[in-house]
Amino acid sequence: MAAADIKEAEIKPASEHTRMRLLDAAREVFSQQGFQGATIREICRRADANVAAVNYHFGSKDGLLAEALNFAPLAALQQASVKSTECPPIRLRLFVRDFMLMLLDEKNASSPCRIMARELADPTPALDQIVSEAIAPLHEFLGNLVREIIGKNVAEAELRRCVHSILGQCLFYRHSHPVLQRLHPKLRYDHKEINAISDHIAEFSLAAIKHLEKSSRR
Amino acid sequence: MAAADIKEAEIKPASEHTRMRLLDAAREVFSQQGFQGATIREICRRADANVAAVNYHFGSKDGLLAEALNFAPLAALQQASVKSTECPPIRLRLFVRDFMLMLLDEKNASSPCRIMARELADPTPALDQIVSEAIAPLHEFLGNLVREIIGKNVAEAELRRCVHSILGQCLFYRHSHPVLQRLHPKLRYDHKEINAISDHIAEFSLAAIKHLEKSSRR
Amino acid sequence: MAAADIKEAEIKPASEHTRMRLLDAAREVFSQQGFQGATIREICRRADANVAAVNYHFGSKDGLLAEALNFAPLAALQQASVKSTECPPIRLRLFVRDFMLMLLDEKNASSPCRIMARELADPTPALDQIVSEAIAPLHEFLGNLVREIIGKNVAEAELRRCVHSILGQCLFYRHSHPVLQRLHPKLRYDHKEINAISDHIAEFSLAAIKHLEKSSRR
Amino acid sequence: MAAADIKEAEIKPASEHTRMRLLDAAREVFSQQGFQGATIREICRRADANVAAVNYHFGSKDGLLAEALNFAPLAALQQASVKSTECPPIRLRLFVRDFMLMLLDEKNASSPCRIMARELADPTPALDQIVSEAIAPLHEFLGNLVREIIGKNVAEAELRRCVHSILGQCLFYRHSHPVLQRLHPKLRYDHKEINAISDHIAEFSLAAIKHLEKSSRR
DNA sequence: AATGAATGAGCCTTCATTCAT
DNA sequence: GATGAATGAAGGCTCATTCAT
Repeated sequence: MAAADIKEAEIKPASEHTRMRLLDAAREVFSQQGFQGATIREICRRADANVAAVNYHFGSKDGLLAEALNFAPLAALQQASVKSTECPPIRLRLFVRDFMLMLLDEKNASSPCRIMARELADPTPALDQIVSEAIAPLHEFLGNLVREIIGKNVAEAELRRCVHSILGQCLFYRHSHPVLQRLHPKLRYDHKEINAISDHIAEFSLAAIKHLEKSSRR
Repeated sequence: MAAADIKEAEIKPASEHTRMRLLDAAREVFSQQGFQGATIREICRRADANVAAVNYHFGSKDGLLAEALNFAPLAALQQASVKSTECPPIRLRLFVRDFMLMLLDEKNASSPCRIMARELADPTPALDQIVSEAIAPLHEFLGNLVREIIGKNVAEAELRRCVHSILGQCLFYRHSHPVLQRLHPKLRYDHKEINAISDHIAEFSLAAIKHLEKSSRR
Repeated sequence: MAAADIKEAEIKPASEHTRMRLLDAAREVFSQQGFQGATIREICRRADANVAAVNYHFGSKDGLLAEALNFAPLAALQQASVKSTECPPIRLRLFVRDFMLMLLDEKNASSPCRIMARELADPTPALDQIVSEAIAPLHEFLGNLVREIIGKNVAEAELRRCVHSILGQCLFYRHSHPVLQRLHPKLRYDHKEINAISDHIAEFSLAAIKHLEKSSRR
Repeated sequence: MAAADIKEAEIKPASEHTRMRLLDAAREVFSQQGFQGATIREICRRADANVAAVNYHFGSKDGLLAEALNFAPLAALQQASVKSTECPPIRLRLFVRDFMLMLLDEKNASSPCRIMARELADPTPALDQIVSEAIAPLHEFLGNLVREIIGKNVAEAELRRCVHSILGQCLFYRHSHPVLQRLHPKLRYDHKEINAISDHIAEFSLAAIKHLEKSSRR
C-alpha cells in the first residue's frame, strides 16, 4: 500500500496535480457561478491548465461536476452525530451548527455542500447522484434524529415536514444570500454570526418539535 | 363610447396579443429554466412569435424579465392580511397558506413569485428591483406580524431570524422541488398537500415564536 | 404656377412635411455616419416619423439616399463661375472657397456634398448617379477652368491630373477630418480657417498650374 | 539544432498558418469593405477558417484589425528617405512614388496603408492607434522634408497645409478610386500609370512649394 | 394614406467539445 | 499523455423590410 502510494505520488504527480487543481478550481467556480454559469475556460484558467484538460481528464463538464462533488464532509457530520453520546437535542444543535459552517463559512467557499445547494433547484445531470448519495441519507439521518425527540406518535409525513423545516431554515441563508446582502449590506457571515444563526435555528426548531410532540400525546 | 371601449378592448388585444403571449411564455420559461438558462428563442417559440419580437416589444432579455415580473399578487397578499381583523396567529396561518399556493400551485406555474424564487440565489439584472419592490416589503410585513406575536422583548436581530425561518421553510418546497420529487416520486402538490404543508409551517413557526416570546419574558 | 404652389402647400402639407423632415434627417445622419452606418430607425427618430415611413415614402434606404442627394448647390457653384466675368485664376480661387465652404462649414453639415464625399470610397447604389450627375460635370467644369490657365500645350491626361490635384486637396480636409482633429485638437473650421485653407489650396494649385504651363511652352 | 529550427519553421507555420491566412484575408476585406462593412464570416470564408477562429486568435473583430495593421512599411519608407543623401526635392519625389505604390499597386492590395486610408474618415476603435503610430509620424516626416525645401520664412500653419496638399493629392487616387473607375473605365493602375501620377504630384507640389518659398522671401 | 407590429436574415460573440499533433 | 488549434451550434441583438390594418 505504501508502495502504491509512493508510486502514485511519484509517477503521475504532474498529471494528478493538474487533476487536483482542476477539481479545486471547479469547486470554486461551480459554487460561485453555478453549474450553468460556470465555464470550462474559467475553471481551466484558474487551474492554470489547458482548455482541453477538463475534457481530457473528466470527459465533459458533467463529468467534472460529478467528480468535484465530494459527499464525505456531509457524511462525516452525520457519523459524528450518530456516534455521539449526547442527547438528541444537543446533537441536533451540533449538527445545525456544523452544517451552517459548511454552508456559510468563507473557509468552505468551495465546499461540495455549497455546490449542491446551488444546484438543488436547477436539475443538472448530477442531481440524481447528489440526491441518492448525499441528500437522501441526510434526510434519513435528520428524520431519525427528529424521531428521537418527537416520539412515535407523530406520523411519518409530519416528521418529514419537520426535517424540511429544519433544512429549509438552514438553506435559506445560502440560497437567499444575494438577497440578504442587499437587505442588510452590513451583514457578514463571521463565526459569531453563524453561531447566532445556528442557535436560532436549533432553538426555533426544537421548540416547535417539542410542541408537536406534546400535541401528539393528547 | 361604450362601443368604442368594446372596440378598443377587442382591437387592442389583437395588437397586444403578442406582447401578452410573450410575457406568458417568458414567465413560464423563466420560472422553469431561470433567467440565464432561458433563451429568447425558446420563449418566442412558445409564444409563436419571431425571435426579434422580444427585442421589439421589450428592448432586451432584461427588459422582458422586468416586465414579466409583477409584484401585485404578493403585495395583495400582504394587504389582505394587514386589513384583516383576525388575530395575528391566524393572519400568519392565512398568509403562509396563500404564499404557498402562489409558490406551489400548478395553476400559478408562471407566477412572478416563482420567477423571483428562482432568481434569489443567482443575481440577475432585475434582482435589485425585486428586492426593493417585493422582498423588502415582504420581510417588513412579516416582521411586523411576528412582532405582534412575539412581543417587544425580543431583539430586532432575533425577530429577523424568525422571519427568515418562516420564509426559509416556505421557499424550501420551491427550491428543493426537483430534489423532493426524486426523494418522494409519488408526491404531488395538490391543494390537499399544500394545505398540509402550510398548516405544518404555520404550526411549527407559531410554536417556536411563542416559545421565544415566553423565554423573552424571563 | 402660383396656384399649383398653393395647392401643393395646402393639400398634402402633412405628408409632404414628413417627407421633408425625413430628407433633412437623412442628410444629417448620412453625412455624419455614412450610408452604411446610418440606420433607418435613427433617421425616423430624428424626423419624428414612423419606422415604416422611409419605405413608404422612398421605397427603401437606397431610395432615400437617392432623393436626399441634391446636386443643385454644386451645379450652382459652377454656373456662377461660368457666368462670371472674372479672369480664370480668380474664378478658380472663388470656386475653391465656395467648395470648401460647402464641405467644411458647420452650417452645411448636412450638405449633399458632404454625403457625396463620404460615399466616394464606398460604392453605394447611388454612386453611379452621383458620378454621372454631379462628379462628372464637376470634373469637366474644373478641366475647362484649368485649361484656360494652362493653355493648349498640356496633354489631356496631365490636365486631368491637375483637376485631381485640386479636388484631392479640397477633399482631404473632409475625409481626414477625424484624423486632423486628433492631430490638432484645437483646430476648428470657422470661416477664418476655411478661408485660410482655401487661399492656400488656390495659391498652391495656381502656382503649380502656371509652372506646368511654362514647362509646356518649352 | 538546425534541424530543430527547420522543424520549427515547418511545424509552427502549420499552427500559425490559420493566423496568417486570417490576417491576409482580414487586410483584404478591411481594405475593400472598411471595418464596419467587413464581416467576420467573409474574412473566415476567404481564409477557409471557422467563424470562431477570429475570436480564438484575436479575441474580437477589433483585435483582428489591430493586428492586421502593420505600420512597418510606411515607417520604412520614411527611414529610407531620411537616410538618403539625395537632395530634398528628389527625396520628395521618391517618397511620393513609393507611397503611391503602396496605395495603388495591385500587389499591395491588402496593404495596411490601404486599410488605414479606408478608415481615415470613419473612426474605428483603432483610429487613435493609427494616428499616433503611423499618421502623426508621417505628417512630421513630410513637414521636415517640406521645411527643407520651403525655408524658414514660411509659417508653421502654412507648412502644415503644404503637407496636407501633398497627402490630399496622393490619397485622392485611393479614396476616389470607385469614382475614377466610373469616370475613366479604361484606367488601370499599372506601374506606368502610377509613375505618371507620382511624377505629376511631385512636380505639381514642388512647383507650388518653390513658389511659396519665393513669396516668403519678399 | 400611413403606421404599429412583425419578420427573417445576419451580425459578433461565447461555449463545450473535438481534432491533430 | 497532454495540448494548442479548430469547430459548429447557439446565444442575444440589430437591421431593413414587409404585413395588416
